[in-house]
Amino acid sequence: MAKNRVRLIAASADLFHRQGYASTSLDEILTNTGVARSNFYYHFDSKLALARAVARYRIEEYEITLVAPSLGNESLKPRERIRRLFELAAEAQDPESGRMGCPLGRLSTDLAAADPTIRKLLRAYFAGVQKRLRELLLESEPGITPEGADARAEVMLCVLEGGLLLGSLRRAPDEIQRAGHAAVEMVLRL
Amino acid sequence: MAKNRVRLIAASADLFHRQGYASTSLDEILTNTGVARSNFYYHFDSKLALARAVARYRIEEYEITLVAPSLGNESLKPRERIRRLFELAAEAQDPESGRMGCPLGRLSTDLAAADPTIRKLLRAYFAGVQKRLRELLLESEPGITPEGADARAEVMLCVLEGGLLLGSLRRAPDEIQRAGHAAVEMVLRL
DNA sequence: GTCTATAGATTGATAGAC
DNA sequence: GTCTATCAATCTATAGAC
Repeated sequence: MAKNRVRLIAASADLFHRQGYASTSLDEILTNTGVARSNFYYHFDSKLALARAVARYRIEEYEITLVAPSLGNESLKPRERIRRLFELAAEAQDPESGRMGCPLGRLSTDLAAADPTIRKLLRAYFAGVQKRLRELLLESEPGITPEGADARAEVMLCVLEGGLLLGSLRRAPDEIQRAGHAAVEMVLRL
Repeated sequence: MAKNRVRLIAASADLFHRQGYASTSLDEILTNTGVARSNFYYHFDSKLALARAVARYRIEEYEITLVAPSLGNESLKPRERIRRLFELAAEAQDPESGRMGCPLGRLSTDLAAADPTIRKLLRAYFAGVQKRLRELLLESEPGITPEGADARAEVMLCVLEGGLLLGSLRRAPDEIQRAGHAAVEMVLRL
């Protein structure tokens, strides 16, 4: 059954988000999924190989649940799409369950230095989001230069990731949403 | 000798920055400092107690080496001080040695959820930097409202932290510096 | 593809002498 | 304040049967 493989990835993605890669043991993953130790090693060469699969899974998931419904939402105007991205990201914050900050941001700090594969995967993903932001800006702001749009897209991405990082220090979701809202409006005015 | 205590903190601060808290073992810290195992436990109750000391140490260090020479530099004009903060932060990035991203940002993702003391320490520090940024904005931009200055200061901090996080995915320091420079100019224009 | 059992190393922390 | 010696638990990974 390759269903175990999917279960392992999904459970690990959540545990890595809440506790980090290094402080999540194989034991914990195994108990959470009900998968036997040796079956894990049938599906993955190592814990690091699992992390690579988790990174790919998260990127795909984020594409579907976050980027597509916001930046890719053709029923919204360009600026509204960007606003929606920040809203969705802020709404996902949940101090109660420990799911704070950006899962991909956490994977970055946890594993980018240790594994080149993961680093490139994440770098490419963020570059992709930046590109989509740039295109929306080119579309919505008449007279903007491609360089200007790219620089603004980069700043937007930094505000998003930095906001989620600093937001995880506060345990108030509504405050994070309010701050996120203020931040987009500010950056949209750039 | 309380000199061992300082050595332990300094070495751990560096190791935590490069590898993270969880993947740095006591053994590694002990070997790096030449301090005996039991002497460590004379100075600190636990590994987590060491981390709290590291957080305080980093905050103090950042105040002296980063914030004071930039935001606190009275020989510079307000806007120049803010530029200097971003410059200093970007210059400190060093992929060669593995010292990438913001050490305090890393402590946040590593330990904010696990330890309330550290979370409050870091939250207060970032709030302090935001306050200094706000005051500089109030000083340099005539007619700005206190609320507007605060919101802009918050965005600046997000750009700084987010930029360092995303910058650690690229292994090119000069590219990070260039991006940092572009980002401040952009945010100063807000 | 899945299981039980276990190896072999490493972990954070303690005991007790000096 | 500092040392050596060591504990008990936990870690990742493997062996070998089904």
